[in-house]
Amino acid sequence: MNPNSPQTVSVTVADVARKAGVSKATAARVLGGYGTVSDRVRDAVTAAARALDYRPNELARSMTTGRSGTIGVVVGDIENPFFSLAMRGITDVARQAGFTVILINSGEDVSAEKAAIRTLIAKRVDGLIVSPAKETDVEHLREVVGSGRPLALLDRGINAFEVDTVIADDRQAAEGVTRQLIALGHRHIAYLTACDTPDHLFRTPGDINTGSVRRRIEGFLSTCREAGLGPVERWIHMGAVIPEQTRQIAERLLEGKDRPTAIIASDSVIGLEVFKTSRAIGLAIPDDLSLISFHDADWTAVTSPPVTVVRQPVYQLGEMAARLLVERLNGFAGPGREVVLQTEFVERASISSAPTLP
Amino acid sequence: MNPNSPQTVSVTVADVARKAGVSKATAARVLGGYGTVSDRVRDAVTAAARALDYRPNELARSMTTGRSGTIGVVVGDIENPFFSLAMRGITDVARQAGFTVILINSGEDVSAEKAAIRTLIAKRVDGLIVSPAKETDVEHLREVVGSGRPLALLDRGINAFEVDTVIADDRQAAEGVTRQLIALGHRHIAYLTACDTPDHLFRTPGDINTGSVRRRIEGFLSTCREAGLGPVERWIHMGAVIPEQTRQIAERLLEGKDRPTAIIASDSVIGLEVFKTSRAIGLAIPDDLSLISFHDADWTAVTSPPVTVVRQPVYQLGEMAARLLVERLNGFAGPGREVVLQTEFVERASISSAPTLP
DNA sequence: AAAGCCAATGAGACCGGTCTCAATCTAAAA
DNA sequence: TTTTAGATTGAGACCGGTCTCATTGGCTTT
Repeated sequence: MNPNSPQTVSVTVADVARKAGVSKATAARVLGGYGTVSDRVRDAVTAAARALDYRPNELARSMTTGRSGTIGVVVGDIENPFFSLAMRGITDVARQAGFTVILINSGEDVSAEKAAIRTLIAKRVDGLIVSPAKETDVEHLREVVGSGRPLALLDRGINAFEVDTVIADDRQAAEGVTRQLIALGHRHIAYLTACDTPDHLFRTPGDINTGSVRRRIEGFLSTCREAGLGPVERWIHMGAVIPEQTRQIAERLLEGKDRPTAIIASDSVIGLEVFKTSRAIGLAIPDDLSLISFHDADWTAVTSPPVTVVRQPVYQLGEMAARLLVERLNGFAGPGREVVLQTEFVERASISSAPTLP
Repeated sequence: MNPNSPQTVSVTVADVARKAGVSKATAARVLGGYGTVSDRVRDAVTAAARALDYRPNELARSMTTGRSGTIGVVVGDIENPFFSLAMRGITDVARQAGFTVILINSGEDVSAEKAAIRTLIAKRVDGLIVSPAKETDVEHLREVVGSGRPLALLDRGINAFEVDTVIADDRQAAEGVTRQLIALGHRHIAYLTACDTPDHLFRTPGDINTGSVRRRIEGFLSTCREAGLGPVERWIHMGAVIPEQTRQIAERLLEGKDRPTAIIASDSVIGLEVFKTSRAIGLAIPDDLSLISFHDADWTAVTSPPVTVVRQPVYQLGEMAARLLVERLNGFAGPGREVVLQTEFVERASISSAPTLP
């Protein structure tokens, strides 16, 4: 169409073969790096390819080999530092293993996740890494496995069927921080999460569809109960999806009559907003309020006071998920594996013994 | 091979056609949504497809149509909040326009960038968004354009040839903050950047290969010179690629004899490290040292004092780059466009009038 | 020198879609 | 009722690679 757009039609093996004076099959052998060819012919074909500026068409190659050299990744939100760091781990491993990565955000929405997976399968990715929005709604994931493609789950497990999974020891971590707070005399601890139920009320951990969060809440609940603490279900606050919602929840919580003396934030985005809100309200951390956040985000180290956090091996989470997937892609066919990476309690200065409330 | 792995071979249009009792061409028409078919046949084919759980092969489709429905994105480092946020902008627009995104990190290394682009072209992406590591070494980018594929540049422009570019008004922003500092009485201002030269010494803006940074430095230099300020070339410090290097540079700078009274950090990762270092050394911000950082990262608002920053419209940068690209993909064929988005000076509390040094 | 073996090469099918073109069928127009 | 335009369908080429299989030729073996 456009005469001044150069090389609109791409040069193919057939073109190279013609120029080199060999058959298409032979040229393909040289260009594709398979089979056996004589040095003389190899040189001729290579020269012809260079002269014509031949670029292989990976699509056509995938067509016959059945491998696309691509893995699909579905995460909640690449903007979230948790996922962007995990993504870095994934891409590093993938690149080294010779795979490229297609990224799709699900926005933690199951129907978007389904669409994403459908798209990725249509593009014939060789395998998938997914951070499922809900662990109860996983038929589409089962289909992935059913289609013969390996799947690895990132940060969130499911029980419905066996699949490679990489998670952190969330339950244990939550137990640890809760125990710590209780030891400091806290008797009312709030837990804030982005997860939600239709009526925004927490009843049982079964309501929580995000595996990692559910495990944390289980740890939190059991430790509180062990210590004989209050109406612990009501201390769990859901729906902190965006900062604005978090702020509202935190305000309601901290300005209310029976305010908690400690808050556990389920991720760093929530933790940041709680920090801002408590400062805006005029509550001093840690004197008036103790704060612990999951995820050692960069900001947690530079606030005054710096924030005590549960450091998750986020990069390694992504790295390991990719590693497990690549192993499958290379033929490993054993049963589903679950890798649990250790978290680290990073003690800084945002928690102290509970204040005696009026 | 594995008898209990279901549906190892995928069902094709031919299979569906056979089951529906029509020709392959007709089934393809229904499944592909083109041409005309009778309602009766459409229903039959649709039913057959459902019964067989037909999944289209996007690869095969791309083969003939020549469009892969994919755009390639090459950024320095997805872990960097700047890029992850821009990436979010890109993916949002891409998804809405019906494209998926392949992501490759260049690590700001030109040879990695070249390999990335080669890979993406081999995968027959429909277009590319690149944040070039060096604006002087761009032959591979010219080839992209030469291959007939649209290209959009993110945050960094090049002069070598015309291409759609989205940048922020870095030069103007740098002039503004520099002027601000000078007005406050600062007579020695340091500028820290990750960009580097072989001998780590700055001579002229021409040494800086990263467009956005070069423009900032140009603004910084010209404003300083206008005010008749000192050996301004020596105030530019390069090679702050990783936090450790930044720390060393900052230490050397702040512990030296003739230390600057103000620092401009070229990105938030550098700004964070300068903040940490000055605190470690015992310099009070802003009394002993004024600090301004580019990029309104989340941590800048919660430190004590909060950090004055140049807010870049990062999400919009990505959004716009994707938008320009999609326009080309939809047939727009005008000359290369350069979009300059406005930055915003966010005044917080990390700058004050220059201290009188001993 | 005849037989045997392996490296090197070519011909052509194939992957799973799209698309052109011709054939057939239907219903409106003359 | 015959003509004709338009809708519907099928046959088969094609996209750009890979891969199987058969053929050729050179070299070793006896």
